[in-house]
Amino acid sequence: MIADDEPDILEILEFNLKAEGYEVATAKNGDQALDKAKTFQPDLIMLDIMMPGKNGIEVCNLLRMQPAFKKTLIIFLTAMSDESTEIKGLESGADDYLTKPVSTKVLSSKVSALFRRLIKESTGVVQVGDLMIDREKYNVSYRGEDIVLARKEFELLSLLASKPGKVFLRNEILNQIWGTEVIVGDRTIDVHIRKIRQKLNLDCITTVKGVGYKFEL
Amino acid sequence: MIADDEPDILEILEFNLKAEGYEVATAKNGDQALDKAKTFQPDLIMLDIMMPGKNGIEVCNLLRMQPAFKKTLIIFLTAMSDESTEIKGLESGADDYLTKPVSTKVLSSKVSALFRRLIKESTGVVQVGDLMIDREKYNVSYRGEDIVLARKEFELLSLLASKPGKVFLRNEILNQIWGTEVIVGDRTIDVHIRKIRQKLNLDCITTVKGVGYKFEL
DNA sequence: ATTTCTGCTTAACAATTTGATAATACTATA
DNA sequence: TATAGTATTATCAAATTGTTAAGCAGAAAT
Repeated sequence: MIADDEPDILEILEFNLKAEGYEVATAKNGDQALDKAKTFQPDLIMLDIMMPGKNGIEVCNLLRMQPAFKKTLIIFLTAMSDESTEIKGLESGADDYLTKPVSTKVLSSKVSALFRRLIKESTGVVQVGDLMIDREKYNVSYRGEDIVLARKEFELLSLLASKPGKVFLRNEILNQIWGTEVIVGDRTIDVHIRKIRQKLNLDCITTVKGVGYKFEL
Repeated sequence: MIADDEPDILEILEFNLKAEGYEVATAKNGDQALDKAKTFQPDLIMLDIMMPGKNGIEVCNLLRMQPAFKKTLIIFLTAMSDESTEIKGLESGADDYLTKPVSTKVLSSKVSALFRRLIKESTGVVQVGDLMIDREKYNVSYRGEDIVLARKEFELLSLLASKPGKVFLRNEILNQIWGTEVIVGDRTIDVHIRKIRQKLNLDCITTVKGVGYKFEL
């Protein structure tokens, strides 16, 4: 979710993030941001610091008070000039900050880095039904039986299973697993998905045509 | 011991760790950290990477040069954003890293995990199934029969066996056994692994391609 | 001092696994 | 039925690891 009072910036950021495969909500000011955050439940919130009404820092503080947003990633958008507010921002519980004007590259690299981190940190062991994914042991087992996956396959499954039910766009998958620099063809994902399906021999990865893939038992 | 230039963070970490029953010392910057480490002789040191004066990585390197701190646990504290320093941190001989803001849960789980490891390593005997590894006597036996391993082989096996099932990355192995200063070729680990496999004549070390090795009986 | 032995590292090559792609077949939907 | 999007398969290059033998340095023995 992006909150900024300048429509232009809102639009640019939204456009770029959507192009990368993220689902984006926007807010025009602090109060709207607080509202929308509750219904939209974003994974990451970008807050402009200078906004009419509640400013970004205030919004951040209010969000962090609520348990639901304790772990939500928060990035501040600051005007180039003042470093002091930037520091205040970080102290008030933000995870990072971006200075405007934001370059497309910086934007996507920061965002994807944050998401990668989020996923990496999320519990070493993921369990969905009878399926266990252990990041530390680097193995997958179904009903106690081990399934050997190659690295990319493991990472892909592990990504999808990290949020069961969520549809991961192809772009999102590319960013998370291949990073923003490596470029691979369109069919590569399909092939890996296929191998996972084959090895798991379970109907747990659903294709959402024109959108992406989701994991569900 | 915690070293961070931001008083708030220092306070939060100190509070939480004390609440868990740890004895805590603090330092405001790199130099103070070096000083206090000598007198306080901490079991674990948490170093902020971004500090005025000597940064965390420098402090870590200086500490690791001294024999007294070869085995001290070191954790880096990094700002969420930059992944590159995190990697540098792990390569420069840290045992783990934490990203700020640090959640209480993550903090205590990481710290206790590291201490567990420390304890395991200090208590001489590791036993996995019929395999016994005695660090003090420096010998390995399988079903009562002694197996003679060279020092590096022993250290390697003993590292892998310290966490059965966990995959140790090649870098992790290099850091733990060779340290950060020595640089050895790529095949060195393989050769030692091979010798261990040969001598043990047991199928207990699994290769996880592109990742590392793990020990499992 | 010289030789012998041992352990560690490396180089060179073999073997294996992996990931990416192209080509082709399939399938849902307008 | 076109068409866009996805599945499948085979294939190849690249990455990664396994294996062997040889060199070297230091310790131990002569």
